[in-house]
Amino acid sequence: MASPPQKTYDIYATLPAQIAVRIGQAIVENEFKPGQKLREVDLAAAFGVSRASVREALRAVEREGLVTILPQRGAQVTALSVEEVQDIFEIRAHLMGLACHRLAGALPADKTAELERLLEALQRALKDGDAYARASLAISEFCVRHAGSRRLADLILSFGRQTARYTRLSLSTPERRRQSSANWSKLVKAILAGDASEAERASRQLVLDTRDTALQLLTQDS
Amino acid sequence: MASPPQKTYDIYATLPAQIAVRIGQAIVENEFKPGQKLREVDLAAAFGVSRASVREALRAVEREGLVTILPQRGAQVTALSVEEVQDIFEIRAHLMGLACHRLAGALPADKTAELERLLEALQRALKDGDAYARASLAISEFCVRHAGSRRLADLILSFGRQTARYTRLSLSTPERRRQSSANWSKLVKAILAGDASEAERASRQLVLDTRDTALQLLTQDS
DNA sequence: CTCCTGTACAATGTCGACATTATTAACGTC
DNA sequence: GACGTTAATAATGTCGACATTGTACAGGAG
Repeated sequence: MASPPQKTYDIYATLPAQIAVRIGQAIVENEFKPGQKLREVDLAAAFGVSRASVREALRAVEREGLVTILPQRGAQVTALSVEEVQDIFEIRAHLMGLACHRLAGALPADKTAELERLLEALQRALKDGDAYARASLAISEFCVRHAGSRRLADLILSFGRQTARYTRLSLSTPERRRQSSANWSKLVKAILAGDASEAERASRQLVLDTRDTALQLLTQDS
Repeated sequence: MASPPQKTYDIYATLPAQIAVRIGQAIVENEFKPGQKLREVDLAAAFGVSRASVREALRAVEREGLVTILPQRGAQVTALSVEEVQDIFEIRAHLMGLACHRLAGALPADKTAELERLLEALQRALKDGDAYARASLAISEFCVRHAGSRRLADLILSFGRQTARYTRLSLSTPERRRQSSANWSKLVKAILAGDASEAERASRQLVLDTRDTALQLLTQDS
């Protein structure tokens, strides 16, 4: 049989889920700016659905931390303080360490080629900031999704989306991309070698380096 | 002035938020059993509100991981597999480690007395399983809430609630309560001494010991 | 001119009803 | 008697309307 024995449930089946994805994308891609108010009536009109669907979608996006909903006051795109950005990066660094610790040595043999391919793609994208950010997200997602915990993966990726704009900022210079790429190289090497401790250390460093650069740029700009 | 300058937003202002708390309590206190279906109409009738409010409440409880909602199929109390229970404990152990690492030495001087008081209360509750579980939750919450990150605290407590029944199970024997109490004693000592590394290690061990016992009881029972 | 107050407006909160989909049970066939 | 099919039922999905609360502006007192 080609179809799996257990029925698959399409997460995107309901209308609010689809709306939530679109709202989330708009925020991550900086189309909706931090602090911007998101009125239910406007969104309902824009997407051609009722307010109830938009309402449920906004709650879903709130769960990802991308919007903040205040009672009687509506939703707005989450505006993080510098301290909160630092906090999120630090939590993500620890969770990423746990994920890569688990991943090291546990990666199925038929998946090692893909990991190496993703690393090569990353190194080929060194000269383009946007392309590098996408490649970095791709290899991150691969590692996290193969660490054996759906829960942990969702958590890490959610934190990643909340600080996506700052990660992009951090990867805007060639030097930083080279540093990031070198970190990834060390991490992949440790994973393939089955060195869990080194994988944990390297993955943490990877995220913390990104945090440091982003914070440096943030504090000197504004 | 007695009133604070900035307005406080009551999280429990809206109806769905109140309903969500009551549903969550019922699940954590094992009033609603794992796997049990939670029908919107039933809950709406039981709480005397409309289905829309119950719906939003269920989404909020889903965010805590206490219920699982499947499209077109409704909500049911989350039933965790043994692997998932292990997973959650392990993630919580790491996050708890991070929180206590931050807490060590950073605890305000006027809060040390309260921490010592909570530890003493824990030790006085050694002979009663339920009382010990409550005291354990109280000191956990204190530590986590003073670690400087609302986000991290919510995350840890959420995972704690998801596995509350297994923690209670693990603390059902006097020997285990003595072991737990000894772990807490070491942790508090490290926190007050400002030894961040030891606080991180001890807090992880605390959670992992609970996990090991719970898993042992789970696998031998069923 | 500034500040307070009250009113009009616009947003979210809550509800009941209809549409659509899953579930169950009855029925007929092999 | 067991299995597949179909119809009845009961659940969730979606919507529009009303109630309630926050917000902004105009007006007047100091």
